[in-house]
Amino acid sequence: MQREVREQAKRKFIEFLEKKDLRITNQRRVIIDTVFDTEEHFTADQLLEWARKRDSSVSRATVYRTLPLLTESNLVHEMDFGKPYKFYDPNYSDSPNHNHLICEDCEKIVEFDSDRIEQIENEIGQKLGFTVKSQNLQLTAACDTLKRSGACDKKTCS
Amino acid sequence: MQREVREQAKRKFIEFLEKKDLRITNQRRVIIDTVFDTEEHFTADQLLEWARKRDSSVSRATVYRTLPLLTESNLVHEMDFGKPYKFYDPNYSDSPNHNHLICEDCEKIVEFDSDRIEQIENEIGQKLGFTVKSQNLQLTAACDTLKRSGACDKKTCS
DNA sequence: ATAACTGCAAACTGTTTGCAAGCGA
DNA sequence: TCGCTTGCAAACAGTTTGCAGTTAT
Repeated sequence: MQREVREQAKRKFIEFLEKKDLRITNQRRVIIDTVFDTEEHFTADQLLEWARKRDSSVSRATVYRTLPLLTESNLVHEMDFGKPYKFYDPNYSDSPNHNHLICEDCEKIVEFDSDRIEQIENEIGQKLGFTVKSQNLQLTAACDTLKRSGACDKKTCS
Repeated sequence: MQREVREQAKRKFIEFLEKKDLRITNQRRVIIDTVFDTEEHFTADQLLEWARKRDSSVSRATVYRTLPLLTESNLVHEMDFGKPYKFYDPNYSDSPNHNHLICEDCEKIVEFDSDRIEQIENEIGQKLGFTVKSQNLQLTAACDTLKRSGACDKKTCS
């Protein structure tokens, strides 16, 4: 069940904090719940907005201080699509073998399986004498709406 | 010859400017020469520094105003590796079918051929109903020096 | 108790922009 | 001449950080 995977992610992150002797504060709990109760990809700003709906005391600083912990724990994946802000993926622990495609207009993000690509990436790294640490395939594309109507924006294009 | 390809890129960019009724100013000429006389990947800041060695009157603003023209002309490729600044690739028109691998430590960038990956990318786009516009494969990796000695930095690790 | 954590506001970094002066076509 | 370009400095956006007070353990 999807639901259980999410609850498990929350538990894993709390373990991660405990292992580092970090405290489970109210604000952190709210942020954790917000992150793992969604399957959408989000930005720092969106996360702040969502978290504040649950607890208005959550501050921007705490969000920014918690995000590195989330990525360090490997439960959330940080992604850079060339936009001035980063995107975060809470589905990462579910299925680490996926990559993303973003619509150049509405910023809709679609996940796709990428076993084959990953395999090639590792081959390439070996050939060049590098050890690949992380990969991020950024595909910028036109989504259906954009192709049909010439435009699509964040509000109307789901 | 590599040399000729570079001179041709300069000419092409000047044509591009002329076609848009933009002027060939001294500062632009210096920037163009700087960009296409190197094969290295660079940041806006590096480009400013190099250009100023040739002509100290080149300003940061002009560099930032010229870079979008260079990418729009498709003679230079913009890349984002999750660092807070962007990298630019002056080798793009030479061989558009390559991607990049960056060392997580010294930021050394290595190019590699990626025909196979590109093919897969297009397949994926088609399956998902997207038209792929641009792709950027970010591979972060450990270079040889980093693996051997545990560290490498921008100055010492060529 | 005490060390980690918080919100706030100021600082920072890379990039963009308004403006008055400069210069290419 | 005309209007595109320039350098400067101020503005911007996203993110980070110092600090004094707060809170989990």
